[in-house]
Amino acid sequence: MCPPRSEPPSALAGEPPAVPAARPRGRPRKAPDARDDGNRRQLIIDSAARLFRTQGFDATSTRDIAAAADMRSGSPFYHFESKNALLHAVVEDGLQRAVASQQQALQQLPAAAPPRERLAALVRHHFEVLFGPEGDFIPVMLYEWRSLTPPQRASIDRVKADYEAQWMPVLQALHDTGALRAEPALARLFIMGALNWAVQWYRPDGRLSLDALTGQALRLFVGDR
Amino acid sequence: MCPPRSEPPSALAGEPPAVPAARPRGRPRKAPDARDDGNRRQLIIDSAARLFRTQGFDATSTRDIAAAADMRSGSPFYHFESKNALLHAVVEDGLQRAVASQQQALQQLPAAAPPRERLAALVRHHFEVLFGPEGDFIPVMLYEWRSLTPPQRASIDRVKADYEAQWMPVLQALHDTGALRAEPALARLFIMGALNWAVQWYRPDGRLSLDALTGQALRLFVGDR
DNA sequence: CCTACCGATCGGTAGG
DNA sequence: CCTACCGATCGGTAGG
Repeated sequence: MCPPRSEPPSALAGEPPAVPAARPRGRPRKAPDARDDGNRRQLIIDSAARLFRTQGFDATSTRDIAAAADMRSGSPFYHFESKNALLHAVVEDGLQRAVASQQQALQQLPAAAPPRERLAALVRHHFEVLFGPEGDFIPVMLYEWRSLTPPQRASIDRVKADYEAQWMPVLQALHDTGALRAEPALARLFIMGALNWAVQWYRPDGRLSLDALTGQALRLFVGDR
Repeated sequence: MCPPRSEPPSALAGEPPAVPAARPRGRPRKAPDARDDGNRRQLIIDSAARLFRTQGFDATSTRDIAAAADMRSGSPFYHFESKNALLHAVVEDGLQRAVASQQQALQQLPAAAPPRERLAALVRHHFEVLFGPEGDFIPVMLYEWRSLTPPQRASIDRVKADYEAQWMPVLQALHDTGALRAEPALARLFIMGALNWAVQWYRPDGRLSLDALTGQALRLFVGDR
């Protein structure tokens, strides 16, 4: 069942499929020849992300996804060449949004913000992505990595590297001051592991707020000041 | 696609199936009526653990498991009533062994061993389980939790609680001395998350030894002394 | 994007 | 524990 296939490198990027002129059939749309294909595609991605997260990739049928997107069973294949390509789109799409919002979170800090405050912003942002409404892609990435082909993994790794690279100068600075007591590269792996693990136990509607969670994580890793 | 089914609580424990007198057929065994059923059962569990880890539960067919255990397709069902019951056995079996070996690791410490040394032993032991030859069950537990029924989860949670409970007095002591700077219960979740995450990136045959890995983790969480 | 369909594979079982 | 098999479901496609 779905052994990872090798694909030519050219199949890497999630290029939008060439879109033939859509002739509306069945129930008419508001605008008869509106190009809402982008919306339909995004709807499939969002539906799939939710289902992949809650049920797993293998346990989600393309029929489930079609139904969640209010389509018939064969229709997702009009937008994606395979179930696997859809998984890739879910992860890469979400990751690209996260890179952008993380950059924004850092830029909103004062230019003179100390490294500890920068790390707080990164941790807080990471939790927001994990537990926000568009955060399904992270558990999907973590849990369904196996189901991605090697070229798909490479493509995602490139975006992930951008995300992680923004952590390194902050961790390096904290290591220089002595607040961070492990080697920065290793510390990043441990810290992001600890944060990602929170999807297993943290419930956003519980007693512990995201702010309190961020504060505890920060104290554990780099102390109070 | 294996939707979680609810089961009567009596189906909880992985009781060994009632074993009818096995009449050997085909190639004769060394001892014609040897009761090696326990070995066969364990062989299935070990084969399944490896396959579940490398391919995932849904992506592993019962035929794959049978082949890995050198049996025909229907034979695993002689030992386990369902593929799901086998998953449960894989996880509970591994976890019970881990609880026992962890207790042993603690007992081998000098009675006067300071809490930092106790934590080092726990972390080191945890890594050994994660990366040892019988450690497949932990990734399986983490990644395939979804595929367990609620009663199966409850059964495993009881064993997992034993494992985790052994960490708490050590973390509490380190918190009392100020070495651990987050609340112990939360610190345990963060720390075990960081350690478990290592299955994603650590390679036992790489440059970093398990000892060095343990040392870096300890420094990150509780400092040098 | 829908309809209708195909070949493959799967978990599980009866009967020995 | 093997043989032979069943019903269900799946990813994907042709043709419109």
